[in-house]
Amino acid sequence: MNRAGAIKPESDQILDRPMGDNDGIDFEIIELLFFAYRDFISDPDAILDTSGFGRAHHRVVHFVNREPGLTVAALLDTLKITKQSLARVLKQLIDSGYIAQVAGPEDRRQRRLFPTDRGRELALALARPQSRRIANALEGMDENGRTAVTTFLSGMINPGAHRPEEDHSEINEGRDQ
Amino acid sequence: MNRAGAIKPESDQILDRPMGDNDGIDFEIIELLFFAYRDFISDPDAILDTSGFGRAHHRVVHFVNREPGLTVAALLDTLKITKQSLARVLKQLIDSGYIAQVAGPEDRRQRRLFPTDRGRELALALARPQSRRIANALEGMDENGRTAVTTFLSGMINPGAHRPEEDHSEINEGRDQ
DNA sequence: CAAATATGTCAGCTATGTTGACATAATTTG
DNA sequence: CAAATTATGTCAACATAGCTGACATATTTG
Repeated sequence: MNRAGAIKPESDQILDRPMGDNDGIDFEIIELLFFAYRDFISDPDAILDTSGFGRAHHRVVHFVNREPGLTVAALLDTLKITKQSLARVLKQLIDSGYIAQVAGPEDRRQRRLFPTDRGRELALALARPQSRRIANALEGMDENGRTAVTTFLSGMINPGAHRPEEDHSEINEGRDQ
Repeated sequence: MNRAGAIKPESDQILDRPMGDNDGIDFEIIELLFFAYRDFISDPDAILDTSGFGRAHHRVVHFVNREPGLTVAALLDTLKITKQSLARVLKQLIDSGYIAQVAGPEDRRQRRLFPTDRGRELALALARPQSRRIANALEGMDENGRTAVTTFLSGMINPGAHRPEEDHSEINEGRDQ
């Protein structure tokens, strides 16, 4: 390779027409989702930089605050990560007093997770700018429009997905290793 | 600490009421966005696992296909990552024949990026399931509803953001290091 | 009691981002 | 033209957040 990379095309088939418009693919919404999510997540990122936490902590703090007393297994299922991956961030959050563990009242093997005051405050601080951004994007939209937005977003989610306040009944399947 | 972590609450202030409903924060859409994006990105992830590529490659292949001939600087600006971070994945994509570089016709310092046939095919293969998911989520929605969705997503994006086919004129500001 | 379950933990690996420093070629400017 | 700036590449070191595999401990269940 030359010093600054290949200069000439390697006589490969090079395409210079933009992708899109031709095929029946919705590139517009694909990209809107990419940019929307990127900016949506950047709000809390800025706050997290201050606290020394990252996105992983954000998610944990969020869901523990949304469903206090949820088990580690339920949290893993929501986040779709492994317990080893969760362990690091959870330990940090517990050690710094944002989340507390309590042995399950029925099943004492469980560690039920609760937010502390601090944890609640952090979760709210992180949610606030995101909610503001959402309110701004919904501004001037009528009820039909808002319904369309939530219908669309719900329709993007996998049917069997485990979301809070849903199917708590089924037996565990996978991802726990 | 005990072998399996703290068992009893450290007499900290523990909260057992779910967050939400109380404050004026839109937790519903916050979570819908999280789950929607998580599942939206999982479709191409499965394909990428096969090719040995990751999400970073996906983004590069996507934008190069959407705007063939874009410069490295423009790509960095779109992705909002550093050139060192881009370098790794871009090199892999070039070495394996998905993307080709051509010296800029006007400014020969530039390396304009083009997809090869292979690169075009990969980008289409990755976009197809995402587009299918979107079509599914929009199904049965009238024109007003669809407009509401794109209006909402556009409204979530930072105003000054650099998106393809937009402001090519301004001078560089930051992120290049 | 034995097996299964919920959780924790150690060790090592990968992907993708970061900063800092420096190099080269080409363009622009004084 | 020489100097400065620009576009890009590259080396090195590091951080975060995932992953797999293996094993330990406490508790519940059959």
